[in-house]
Amino acid sequence: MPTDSRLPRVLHVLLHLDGVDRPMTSEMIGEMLGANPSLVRRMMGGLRKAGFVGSTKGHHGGWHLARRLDEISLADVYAALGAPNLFSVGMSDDAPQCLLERAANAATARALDQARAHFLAELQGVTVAELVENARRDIEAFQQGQR
Amino acid sequence: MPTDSRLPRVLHVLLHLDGVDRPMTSEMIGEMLGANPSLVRRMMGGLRKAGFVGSTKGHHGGWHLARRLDEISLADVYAALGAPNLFSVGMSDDAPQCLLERAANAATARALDQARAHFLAELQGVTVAELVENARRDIEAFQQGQR
DNA sequence: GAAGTTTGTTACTTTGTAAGTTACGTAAAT
DNA sequence: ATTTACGTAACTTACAAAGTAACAAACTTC
Repeated sequence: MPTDSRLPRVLHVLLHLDGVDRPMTSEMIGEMLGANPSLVRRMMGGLRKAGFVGSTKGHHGGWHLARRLDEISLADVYAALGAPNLFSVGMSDDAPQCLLERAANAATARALDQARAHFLAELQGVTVAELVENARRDIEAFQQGQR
Repeated sequence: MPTDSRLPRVLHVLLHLDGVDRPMTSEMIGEMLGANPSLVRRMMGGLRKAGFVGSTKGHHGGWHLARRLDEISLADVYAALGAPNLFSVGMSDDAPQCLLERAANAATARALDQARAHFLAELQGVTVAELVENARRDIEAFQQGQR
């Protein structure tokens, strides 16, 4: 499977939408991401349903922010995408007869649960607005280095 | 991609190898797992290289434990499999030009790193022998319920 | 209201990786 | 010598997201 890159991609889009005062079309966004406009519409659909962005049709239509970025955590964005499956590892059978297999599965599941919990906790603790701040700091650091 | 189920599967195999005094053939193991003997040989190859199991050819050959299960952590097993990729999500581009994209990627990577670290920590803290004990407790609990 | 733009959605094809399969060489036991 | 069983390479299948194509619906502009 091509790895699921929707989370970083829609974050990228949100950061750009924040810096612009006119809607961005799916085609503009697609060019930015190196992706198809249709794919952009699919990815952004969840964010629209969650109320994070809006979309308007027709001339000068496109995508725009519908909520302040400091009110959106990364976990909210992940959830808006439908909380896609995180792992490429897992068990084939959830409730096997064999008790040894169950023990093996349970141990694996515990580790994955730990992983998921800390993934979500990390996402929960960061707002999209903070990513903008981080990027701004990076820009300043870069300019500092130029002098 | 079919999800990668090697970790729980080889754990399952180790637990069975512990309870038997003769080698198990790849065919027997394959039947147990619902998998092909050839696939079993591939999965177990890493554990052999790591010294956790041995394999002998010919009559009455097969797979046997080569180390005590209380000396093998689940993290060791995961490493022996080649530490396969944990996640189905990730970034498409590691070092993009756009600083906003970098910020989005970095945030995603931080969350994945957190997840991986806690996954490994959980695996590190458990030995395969402890899984046997867990299973034994389950069996006793079951028998308790039967009375 | 006609023309043009842009989304919303559906259907289809492509892609990447582990699973699964096949085949055959090698080594050990009888 | 024959049989058993691993070791390995080559190939096919399965699956989910990416990617693509197409078109109806809705909005804007003139």
